[in-house]
Amino acid sequence: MNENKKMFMQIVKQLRELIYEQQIEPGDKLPSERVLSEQLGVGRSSVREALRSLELLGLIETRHGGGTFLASIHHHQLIEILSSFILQETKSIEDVHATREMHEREAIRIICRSETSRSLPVWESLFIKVELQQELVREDILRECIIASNNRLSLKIWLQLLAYSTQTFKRFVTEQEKKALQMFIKSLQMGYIKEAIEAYEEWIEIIQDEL
Amino acid sequence: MNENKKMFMQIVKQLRELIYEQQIEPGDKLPSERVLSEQLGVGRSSVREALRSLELLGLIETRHGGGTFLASIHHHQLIEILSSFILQETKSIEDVHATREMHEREAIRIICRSETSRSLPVWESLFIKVELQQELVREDILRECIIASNNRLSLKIWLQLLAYSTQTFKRFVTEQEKKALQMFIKSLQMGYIKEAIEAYEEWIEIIQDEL
DNA sequence: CGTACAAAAGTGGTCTGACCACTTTTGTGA
DNA sequence: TCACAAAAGTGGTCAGACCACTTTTGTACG
Repeated sequence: MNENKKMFMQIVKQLRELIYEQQIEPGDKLPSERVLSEQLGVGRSSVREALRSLELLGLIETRHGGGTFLASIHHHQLIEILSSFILQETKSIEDVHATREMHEREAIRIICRSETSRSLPVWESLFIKVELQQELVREDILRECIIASNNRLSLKIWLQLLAYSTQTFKRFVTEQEKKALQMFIKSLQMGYIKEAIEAYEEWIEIIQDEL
Repeated sequence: MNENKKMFMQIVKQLRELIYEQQIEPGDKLPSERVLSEQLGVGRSSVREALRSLELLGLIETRHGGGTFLASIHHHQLIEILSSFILQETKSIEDVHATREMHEREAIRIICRSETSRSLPVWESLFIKVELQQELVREDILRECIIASNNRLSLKIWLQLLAYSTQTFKRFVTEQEKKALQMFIKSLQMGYIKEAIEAYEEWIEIIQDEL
């Protein structure tokens, strides 16, 4: 219909306006594809191309036979798509490890700086688990760190990187690891950044050696 | 023909694999829609839905009558879409900034620790540019840092995050900024991690204030 | 009157074929 | 050899047809 721009981009724009005008809230249902196609004066396939784009972005959600809905949790789905494309290219395992540890260290720093994050009850329970030398996975502890750092984007990226890392498996905590881990958690709770980072690095080195 | 997942998602995945297998580089041409549709055993409209999605993401570029091409990393249209769609999800934007700066700081640390990275000629030339107070973009300097840190995955992620951040624009270096920047580069070259990080943080704070 | 269940309507999912507009390649004639 | 028109290739859009699934509706039975 209109010139200058791509049709499906125009439709995306019009959908946005429609959502605004009709005050469609997250979780609400959008008009059906056929209705939209008639309403906007374009073919159904064009409407679908726009809708599929928004779906890939995670902005809408479709249910076969049910309808199309404005998604409740926006935006972060995108990172997964992008990062899977990125990882496809770079594939360097070293890079994945380095980047992952970067996110872990940063999370540690942020926790140390935040009174509320430091005093989360999860640290106590982790400490006790280590004390009892229960079965533990490195990822369980680090996931808690990333979550506590309160950066959902970083968490998403980290989870992606995790998927590319070597297989995880539960193991019992050794004496040596226990020492490093407790040092790590204690430093975390006290907010000693330097010590926490050092203990973290010592810990993952121990784990590395065991593999 | 398909599994429990969405068809167009499957096609996106298959396209990714195809790009990897055939070693299609950014700028290269993809097979035509009709060829893809036959090759993947699906209808052309399904292929188009997947392609349109990737186009909205900025991962591919289409020229009417010309063909479909793997895009070099640009992504400008994505920012508009997201920023207009995602209503004040401030926390997300904060996350993007925080994550981006995390990658920047980590790059600085890595450079400081590496004799070869520290002594790269690029630092000298950057220093001189600052000295002459030439037009500079924050991103130009930081990009060099990430590149020098020699983690291609981190670079890719950083570039993506960059696309989300506020618009970049060239500006002349102010007196105050010049001081912080030179301190930053000098520390980098000397390998003083603490000082480099501090100068970096001071620098971006100055820039932030100016906006 | 109410409930259960089957029919109908609504909706997304996919494919085919057609036509248009534009670009690239090919072929032909000067 | 070159210029230019024809042909082929390619993306852009639409209409219609099924299919699979969900929601609504209507009806018959208890």
